[in-house]
Order: sequence, then structure tokens, then C-alpha cells
Amino acid sequence: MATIEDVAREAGVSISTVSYALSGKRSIKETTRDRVLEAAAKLGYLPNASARTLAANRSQIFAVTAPLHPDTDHSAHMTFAMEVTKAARDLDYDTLLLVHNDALEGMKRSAATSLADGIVVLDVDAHDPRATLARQLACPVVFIGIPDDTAGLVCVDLDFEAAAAMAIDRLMAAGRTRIGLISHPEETLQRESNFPLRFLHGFERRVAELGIEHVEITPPTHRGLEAVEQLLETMPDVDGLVLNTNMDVASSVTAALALHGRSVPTDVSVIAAGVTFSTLRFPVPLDTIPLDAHASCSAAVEMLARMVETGATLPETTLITPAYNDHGSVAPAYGHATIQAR
Amino acid sequence: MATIEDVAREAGVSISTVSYALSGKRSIKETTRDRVLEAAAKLGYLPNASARTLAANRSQIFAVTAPLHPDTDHSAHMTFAMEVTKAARDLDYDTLLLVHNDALEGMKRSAATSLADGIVVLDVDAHDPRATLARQLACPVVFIGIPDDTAGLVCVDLDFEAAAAMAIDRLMAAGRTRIGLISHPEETLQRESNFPLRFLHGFERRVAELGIEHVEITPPTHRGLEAVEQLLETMPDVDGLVLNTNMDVASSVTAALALHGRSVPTDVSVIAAGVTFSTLRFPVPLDTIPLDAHASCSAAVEMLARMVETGATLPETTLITPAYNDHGSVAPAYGHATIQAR
DNA sequence: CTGTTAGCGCGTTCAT
DNA sequence: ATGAACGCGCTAACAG
Repeated sequence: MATIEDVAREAGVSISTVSYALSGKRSIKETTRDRVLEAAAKLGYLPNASARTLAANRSQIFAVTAPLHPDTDHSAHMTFAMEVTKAARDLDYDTLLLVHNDALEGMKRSAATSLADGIVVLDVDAHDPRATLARQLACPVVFIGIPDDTAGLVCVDLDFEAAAAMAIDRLMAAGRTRIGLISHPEETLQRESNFPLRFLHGFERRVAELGIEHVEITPPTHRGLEAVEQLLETMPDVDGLVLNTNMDVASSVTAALALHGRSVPTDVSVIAAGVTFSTLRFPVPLDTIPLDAHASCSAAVEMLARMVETGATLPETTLITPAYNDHGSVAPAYGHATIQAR
Repeated sequence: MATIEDVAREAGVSISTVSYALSGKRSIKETTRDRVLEAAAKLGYLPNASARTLAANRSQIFAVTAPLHPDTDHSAHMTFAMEVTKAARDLDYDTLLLVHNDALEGMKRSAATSLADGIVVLDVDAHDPRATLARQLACPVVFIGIPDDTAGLVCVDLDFEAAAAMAIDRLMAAGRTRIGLISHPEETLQRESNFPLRFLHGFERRVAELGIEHVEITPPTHRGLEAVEQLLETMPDVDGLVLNTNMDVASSVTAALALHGRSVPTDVSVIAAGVTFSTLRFPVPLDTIPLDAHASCSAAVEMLARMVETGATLPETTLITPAYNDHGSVAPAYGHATIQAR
């Protein structure tokens, strides 16, 4: 590969002129800059990554820890990893993938060896050991997801509690007063994956505030039919349903309800909330309060870059306000005046 | 962070002694080595990644290009990315994720800047532009998957043609003579994703050799029910079925068949072939010819490491022999003597 | 068996 | 506006 020296010789200038011409960190006369740029293009010059890192004390690499659990929703997982990577590239960073059994050691290693300039933590549990570690590391860390104790951490995520409340309010506004929630499987809650818990809390708080009849289902598996049957057993006259589940469950709920004589949205109005997938291709599309991976990831990555580049200290927690996408799966209850929900 | 010089001072030896004591690249007296190791541990010393890379001309990083298409099976995709990363860690390499819109440019960049020592290419198409690029790069590249033109490339993958033949032979051995194949959706074949094509070829060649009645379904969507209905329309008396699909389709096939009065394995014997998922938790587990991500990825990564470390030139194509996992979804046809299939 | 030292390629300070 | 030179932290060739 061509080195900066080759470019300097080709352009008939000194090494530092090349460096500055390319980085723009100080002004270079128009004509000489052009000559340098031309020479660099001609030689296909790209600065050696490690030399640049060593000299600048910056690797332009973020490490990403994304543990894979048996109950992990691969699709959501992949979406987040990809969105982080894309957002990072936009800011001229590459991303290093840290795997599960290497999560803690990997974080330490990439910080201690200056492999990475910053770390992105995905799929956060309530008592995530990576939170403890992050507090000890000199290296900037951003969590996409929110552990119970956020002291000294920088976290970004959808406001799941607000999303749950929003779902309930929408159903209420349509006159739905017997509301079910199908949540993530027991296994996921057991390990204290935190966003389903936060959604649950938001749900419970809002139904308590409003004094609504409700029931929560945490199915033992990721199967929609079982969940619906369990729901109907507990609350046969359910008329509003909130889904905080993966796509498999959500996509089969309408059919499962039909199997038991309930139509969507007339008998049961349904909202999918805090989900990464689109329901537009479902036989019956569902109103959705999206978990927007792009929004979370680009916000997180931008914060991380700012911490790395300016040494900024950022607010502990950034909650993303939920949005509502109406696809017609919520209808006024029989005899209920239509209320403009907003 | 502590540097190698700190360790040298702490241990009372020279810098190079520390380097050699830690790398083991030349013999050091037992007692001094111990002193060095102790000092390093005490200071929590880890060599600076970029300094090491610059000096050794080796980054211990592999780049992984894993494009995400609209029809991508996220689960399989994630599995492969993770397996590559794990296998790489086992050999002391980290992995850098290259995203789709950055695939070609990312490969060039990570090679030209010496960011990566090698590149792993996933999800290979028949006419993959990354193949052309790989031939021009000085950097070692391994394909997990096989493009049409493998000249000058190193490729590893399951022998999908043999897997298809094996599936047919098993069904034949059970006296099944009217065989259906449910393949990947049209969209996937359109973009010439190569492993479904290779499976199709293997299937077609084998049925031609044996003169078997057969039908191939490439469903427009990823839905099992439609695929089965299409199959039964074309071949109502199908008695053997090969599934080269994603998990969603495979998991719903048994129910779809039941809906149309066919039982597994009696009426229709079923084999899932070239699939990454397990069918053990299906209501009716299926005989499986697995696409073993772990096997492919660790083989590929080991080859890549060998190319990087020894400069070895490796055979173009390594096909992994398919295995057969019997779970009872293939039964002898009525009136057919049981034949020992092996 | 161990120490000395010359780079690896680039960013940046200090001169000019 | 430009150039010379130092140093980032480490590996490996060379010298003993």
C-alpha cells in the first residue's frame, strides 16, 4: 500500500502537508491541496488504520456487546446490531462484535488495549453486570436499554412505560375497558430483560390509575395461539388487547382470536406496542407503537461519538417518546361515541 | 494504561524481554519469565492494540460482510454472524461487522487500511460482486457459501447438492416415490442467493437420475400454508416432502398438511434439509439434514487464520458432507418393505 | 539467554 | 502556508 510519504513525494510536498490537506485540521493553499488530493487519489492512498490510531490515540472503532440468549428474538437483535453499525459508519466508526461468553472480558479488553474508542451495550437486563463494569471503565459506554440502576451511566431507549400508557389510553378512548396484555415469555422476564419489565410496569401503573379491568399473559412459549387461549380463559369478554411480543406471536393473534369467534377490531381492538417489526403485511395490520431501532441506535451512537470526541458528560437517561401508527385495528366499542384520540 | 515499558521497569528487565516473555516467541529463563508475568499481572498490562498491529503488521481482526436483504432469514443470518465471531475469538481474532450498503467499499477499506487481516463473506449470491472484488484484494478472503465462479477463491459450505440427494434417497428408501420440494421464496431465488439454487440443482439432478415424479414449490411468501396448498394442488398424492425453507414455513407444514387430511409421516414423510434451525420442539419433529453454522464457520475461520498466518494457498472449495438426524418423520410407505437406509 | 535499537505509518508541535 | 522532527507502543532483527 501507498504510504503518506509516497503521496508527499508524488505531490512534491512534505508529509505534514499531506496530513493536513487530508484532515483539514489546518488551512492549506488551494493549489497545493489540490495537488495532494490528486496524488492521493492517483496512488489510491488510504491512511494505515493502526498508524493513525497510534498517533491520534483514536481507533474509530466502537465495540458492540449483543448477548444472544436462548429466548432472544433474533430478528430484533439483528436489527439493532445492524442499525448500530450503520449509524456508526455514518460517523466514520466501524463496529466490533462482542459475543456473549466474551461480553465482560471483551469490554475490558477492547477498552484496555485501546481497541475501541467506545462501547455500545445492547439487550440490557435489569441487573446487568455490564452496568457495573461500565462504571469502572475509562472508556465511554452507551446503553441501548435501561438497567435498574442508571447511576453514572448513559442510557437511551424507547419510553416503554409511556408506550404502554399510550396503548391503554388509545383503547380507553375507543371505549375498550377490559384490556389484556400479551407480554414476552416467562423465560425472558425471568432473566430480567428490562424492556418487557418496564412495559409491564407502565401497563400496570396506567390500569391502576384508571381503575381498568385487565389481565396479563406471559406465555410459556413464543406461540400466539396458546397465549390467546390463556387470555380468553382468564378474561372471556376482553375487548382490548395490547401486544408486547415478537412477530411470531403478533402475526398469529388475529387468527387465534378468529378461531375463538372474536373479530379484530370489532370484538377485540388490538395494538402492538414496543415492537420492532411492521404489521403492514399481516392479514389484518395492527395499530403499532413502534420500537424504532433506527432512532434508538442513531441517538445512542451519536451520543457515544460526542463523548469520545468532546469528552462530554451526558445526561444519564434519554427516553424516546413513543409514536402511534394507526392501521385500523382499534375501533370504537359498540355504543361508544367516537372520541378523537391524539 | 500501563505500557510495556512500565512492565519492564517493574520486572527489572528490558522491553524486549517483556515482549518475548509474553509472546513466547523465544525462550526466556523460567525465573525471569515469571517475574515478567507477575509484573504484567500486577499492572494489569495489556498491549496496546494499534501499537502491536503497527509493529507486527497484523491486526488480529477479521472483517465480516453480511448483507441484509428484505427476504433475509434474520435468525440464520444472526447465527452465522455469531458463529463466525465465536470461532474467530477462539483463534484470538475480533470481528468487524460490514453492513450491506458498505459491503464492497467496506471490504476495500478494511483491506487497504490494514484494518483487517482477513475477510469473511457471508450470504453469497451466484454472481456476487464481492467475488470479483476478492480476487483483486491482496487481503485473504474466505466465502461461506459458493458463487458460480469460484476461480481463485476459497469457499466453504455445506454440500447442498449432496444434501438434496440424501433427502431424496431417504424418501426413496422408505418407498416414497412422489416427492415434493418446498424451496425458498421466489424473491430469494430471483436475486440468485446461491445455496437454494444449489439445493434445487441437486434435487433436480437426483430425481432425474432416479426418474422420480416430483414437484418444486417456490412460494411467493414465507408462509407454510400457502406453500402446502400449492403443493397439494399440483401433486395431490404427494407422499414425500423435502423442506428447504426457513423455520416459519417448516414449523407450519405439518399443521397445513393435517388441515388437508394428510398425516406425517404416514401419508407424507417429511425431511427438512439444509436448515439452520432445530425441529425438535415442533409438534412433530422432523428428520433433518442440518446446515451446521458452527461447522461451516469454524472451518472457514480456521482456513482464513491459516492463510493469514502462514500465507498458505488453500483449495478453492470445501464442501461439508451432510449428516442425517432421524426424528421419525419418515416412515415406510404402505406395502413397502423396510429398507435399511444409510 | 537477554539487551539495544531501528523502524512500523502517521499526527502534531515547533520552527520558519 | 509549509516543513522537520519527535513520539505513539510495540515487534523483531541484531548484537552480545
